[in-house]
Amino acid sequence: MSSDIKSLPICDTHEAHHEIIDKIELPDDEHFFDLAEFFSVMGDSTRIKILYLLFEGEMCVCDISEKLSMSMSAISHQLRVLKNSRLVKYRKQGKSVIYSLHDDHIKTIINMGVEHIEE
Amino acid sequence: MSSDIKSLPICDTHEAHHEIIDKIELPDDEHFFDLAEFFSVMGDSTRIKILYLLFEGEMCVCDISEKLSMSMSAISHQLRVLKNSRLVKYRKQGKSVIYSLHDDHIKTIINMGVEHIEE
DNA sequence: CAAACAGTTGAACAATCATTCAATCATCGA
DNA sequence: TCGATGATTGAATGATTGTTCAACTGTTTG
Repeated sequence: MSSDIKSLPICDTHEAHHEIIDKIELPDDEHFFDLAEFFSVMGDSTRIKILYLLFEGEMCVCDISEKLSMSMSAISHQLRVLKNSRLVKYRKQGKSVIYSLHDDHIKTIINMGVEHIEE
Repeated sequence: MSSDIKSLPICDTHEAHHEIIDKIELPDDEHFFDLAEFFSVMGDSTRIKILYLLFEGEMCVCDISEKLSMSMSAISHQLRVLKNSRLVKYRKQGKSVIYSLHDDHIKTIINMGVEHIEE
């Protein structure tokens, strides 16, 4: 009887290591998915630039667009991503939509990234 | 004479806002690129899982592969990304390559991400 | 030396994503 | 109400990316 179930390459040896990894309990996949999604949102130059700008205070789409030399459409698309991840919030004022940082500890997270790349 | 130079939509008004955004000085593009790249590396479920495993201690590729039920090739590819961003380091021991966290403050950064998604 | 094993690498493919473009919505002033 | 302006949206496109597959390297053991 041939073993046609060839799923994954499994180490034959490593009995000692098994004693270690079998004890480890990982969170469920949803946890990792959410976490990866959060970091992905910050994994884009344009979005990081927008957050940097909002460090200085609230700003409308038009201002961000002009400061970054990018189309309002592109900025709006990215602001939606940032909004969905609760990194920015907004308020409406006449024709303008004014965005600001949702939370102040976002600056802290980014600064930790800066520390890492500069070390 | 028609203006065929249509580069970007610029706000005609917003004179007041100009006084604000013109004062802001952003770092150069390379800074944002590096920063976004760093967060991108952590923006993947598999890579986050690997880092979680390495929280518990050093581990060889085979162990990670088995614990995450993924091929050694896939893990190896991701370890290379993590290695290039100095998130993990490795040492060779016989046939095995044993990986560990490059730095301990990586755990801190991930925990800040956890805080954000759980709030 | 040869076979087995741990790991790496490059090409290929599917999936995801950022920007552009055009159309649309909402608000204000004339 | 009509035109202008700030902003959003959806489709399309080009680029990037994660995994698979196959071939390969290096090390150990028989």
